[in-house]
Amino acid sequence: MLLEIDHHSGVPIYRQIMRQIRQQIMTDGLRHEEKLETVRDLAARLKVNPMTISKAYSFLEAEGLVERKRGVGLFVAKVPKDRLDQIRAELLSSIIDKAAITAIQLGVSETEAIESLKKHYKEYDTKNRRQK
Amino acid sequence: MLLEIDHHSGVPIYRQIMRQIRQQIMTDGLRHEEKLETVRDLAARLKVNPMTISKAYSFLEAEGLVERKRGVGLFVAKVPKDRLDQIRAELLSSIIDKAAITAIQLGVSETEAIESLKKHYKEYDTKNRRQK
Amino acid sequence: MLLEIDHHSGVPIYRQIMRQIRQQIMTDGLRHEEKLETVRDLAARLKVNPMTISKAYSFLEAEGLVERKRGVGLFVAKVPKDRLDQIRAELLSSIIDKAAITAIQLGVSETEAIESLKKHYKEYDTKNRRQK
Amino acid sequence: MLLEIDHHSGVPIYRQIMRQIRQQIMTDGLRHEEKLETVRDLAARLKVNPMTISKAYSFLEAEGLVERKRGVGLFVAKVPKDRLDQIRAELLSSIIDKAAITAIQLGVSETEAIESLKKHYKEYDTKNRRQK
DNA sequence: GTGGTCTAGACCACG
DNA sequence: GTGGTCTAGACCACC
Repeated sequence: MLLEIDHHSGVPIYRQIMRQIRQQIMTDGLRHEEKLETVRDLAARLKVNPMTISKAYSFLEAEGLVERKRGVGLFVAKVPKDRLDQIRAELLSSIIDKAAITAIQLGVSETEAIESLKKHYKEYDTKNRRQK
Repeated sequence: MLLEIDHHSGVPIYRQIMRQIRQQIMTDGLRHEEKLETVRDLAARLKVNPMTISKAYSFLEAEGLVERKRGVGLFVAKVPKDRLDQIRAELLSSIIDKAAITAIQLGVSETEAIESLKKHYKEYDTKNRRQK
Repeated sequence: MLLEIDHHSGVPIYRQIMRQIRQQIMTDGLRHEEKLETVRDLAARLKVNPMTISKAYSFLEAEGLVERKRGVGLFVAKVPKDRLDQIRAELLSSIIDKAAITAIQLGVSETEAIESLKKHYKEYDTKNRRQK
Repeated sequence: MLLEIDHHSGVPIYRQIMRQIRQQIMTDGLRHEEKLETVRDLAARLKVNPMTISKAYSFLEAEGLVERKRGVGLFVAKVPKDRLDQIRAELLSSIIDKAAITAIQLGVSETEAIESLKKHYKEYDTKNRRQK
């Protein structure tokens, strides 16, 4: 599982981990029933305090995206497609909301904002194709 | 000067203040050389401790956006328009970039993302008109 | 880390701390990535309030000389050597410039000024050796 | 009398005024028994609070450089040459002291410091001759 | 009147 | 354990 930590971003590490795991579940990078790395292993790999991993896992469990099997480990939960769609919509809305508020407060017009968004989509597209 | 504090957002009050003042300077809501509200007045109005306001002002001063005149008060600094435009562009690009990456990773199409952005713009518009 | 506070100098304590840490970074007394004393430890040692230390650290962080690692502590930031040299040269030039202007305005000859400078160097040298 | 105020230097305005008047007395820009501008006039000219001028004058009086003649105004005092030399030496020593301390703490060698001082002397010399 | 500094003490988030 | 935030209240320098 690919996970990257940015120590200088100001975003709590456990939230960075949560976000990345969540997205990998959304996009089927992590499949239903798949076993997650143990807290210890992941902590060692990311050079991070084990409690931090544990915290991220606990929250994901509370969200219902992950299930503990006692003595065995943590697994990606079976999540109904409805629920996935709902989460996806919430995530999208919240991030777009933030962007819109900032843009509006900066005095950026709707048209400009959309242009900027399209531009970033294209950039990502290009990068992605190159990688493939 | 319009300033709103959200005590439950988790974002430190002094940072909320910094962000809002910065943005008002960006959008010419606050003009060069204009006097800022006094620490005590603003503190009383927002019902927070004067030191919290002072902290926000101090950091803005360190950023070069605000200048002291001793015994008189604080004033918006002269910042070249080029520099302002540069900062504005950076802020917009960074926030749209984040939104775009998240959207793409969630498997959201460009069209959907734009629709969502438009929706948020409309919502803000509606809210704004009601206030007026 | 050697730090000395003069409570009677009129210079704010947090600025005295900032200046001394800045200079130790300049002169490699503090190396890149080195951990700084914790806020509480330094506060206890210097017998000042922890917030005073925290304030100094915060401003140094805003200057980019110091970085936080959450829950771990504060570290000297990676600053390119070029940049350090540049800052050092600016500091030296500005202080010598002030001294030269004052001396000239007082009608002090170049020779006299140099003599005075040498004297102060010697005094400092002597004091320093005694301490060792 | 030429006086320049820098509102952004951090140095208290009344001290800026004191320093400049003191130096003009030292260098005979202001002669013994010469009448100083009234508090009001100077305040109006420098666009500064009259109390600030008054404060500067009071301190200069306390230093013995200036004398009040009741109902008439302020005058440059007759200062014995010894006293002038003493003040001049003190001023020189204090400013060179500051420069030396900073230089030493930056790890600048005595030779380098002297070179820098010479350079600044030459620069000033050149500028000065051009003006004449 | 202005802002700045410092303290003591409480509370919180993060690891 | 780490640092960060906020408060209440005192004191100071400057204009």
